[in-house]
Amino acid sequence: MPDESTLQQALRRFEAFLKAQKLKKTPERMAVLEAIYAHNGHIEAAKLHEVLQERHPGLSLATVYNTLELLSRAGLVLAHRFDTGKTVYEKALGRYQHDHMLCQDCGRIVEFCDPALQEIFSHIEEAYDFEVHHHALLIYVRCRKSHCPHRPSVQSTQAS
Amino acid sequence: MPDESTLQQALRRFEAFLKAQKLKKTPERMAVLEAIYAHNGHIEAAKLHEVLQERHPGLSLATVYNTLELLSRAGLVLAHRFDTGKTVYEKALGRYQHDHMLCQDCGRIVEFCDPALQEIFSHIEEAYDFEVHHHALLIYVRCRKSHCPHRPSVQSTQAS
DNA sequence: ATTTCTGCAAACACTTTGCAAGCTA
DNA sequence: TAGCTTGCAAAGTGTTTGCAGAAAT
Repeated sequence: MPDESTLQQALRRFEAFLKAQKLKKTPERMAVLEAIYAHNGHIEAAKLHEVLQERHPGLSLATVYNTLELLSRAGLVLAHRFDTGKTVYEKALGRYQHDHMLCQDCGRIVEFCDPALQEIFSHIEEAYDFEVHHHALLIYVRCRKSHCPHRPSVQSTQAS
Repeated sequence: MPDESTLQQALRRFEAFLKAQKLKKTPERMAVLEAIYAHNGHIEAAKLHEVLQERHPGLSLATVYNTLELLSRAGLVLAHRFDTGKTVYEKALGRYQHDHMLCQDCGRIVEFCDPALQEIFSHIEEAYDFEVHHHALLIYVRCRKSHCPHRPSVQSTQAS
């Protein structure tokens, strides 16, 4: 599944969502969706806003937030609020289901996936008669043992 | 293990931590520690500050935050930042290891424990050669199937 | 034509910070 | 005594909100 079609799929879904909610399809909203889907990994609202200025100068930060909220409700974007106070977003389609490890030594965020989690969810659904909607698992780790791929020092707010 | 000794243990550990870090043992810091350990469940900084006014009038919010940071570093307090923007804290000692389910329908936060998580951590430590320090697992659920103990409607910021 | 959106800027809520006075070691 | 801490209040941060003009249906 190439990245191209993932965006198409997201666009279609978003349009359907807007129509179903009697909301309007605006260039700004579509631009935000495209911008997130063009970005791999996490991105925060301010950065997204900055990136959007290139092709859509004037698009406001308020609209970015507004749209992220809609996209989140539409299930097209995931929001994470690690420990920084900032919320980061990422596309929800075209990504394998994953969670995050936060390296306490170098600040690096590493994704991982463990199928055992699904079993935990199944277990919970039965034990509590709840319906598991989504989740967020953060594992705080230390890489000092050896080879954290992004050693201490630098670690800027990653360029593009 | 009665609750009483848990506080004692925490106090000892905190004193040791302060000494080790060449920090000072102050009445304010001890008061904050006691206040958290006297509270069961989550509590936010403002509420903790409010509670502390009873026995320690004048103790400032800044000191509460300052101390929570120290306690967190000392491993005596856990901080969670669910989705509300507010950070909530809870004592780390004298509690079984647990995670949280957040009911999307009624806002209730339910604790649970699943030993399978430990296996995931072991797996990760081996696979990545990381040292797992701590974690936070949030599962967003819906209770509409039936008996969420705290139905919709009310749901105030729980009294004491 | 109606209703929703947008951009702007002010408002917000929580947390952090700077500084002088006070307390710990 | 020397240096960390405290309380206060002001400053920050990221996010939300109110409103008038602009755009979508």
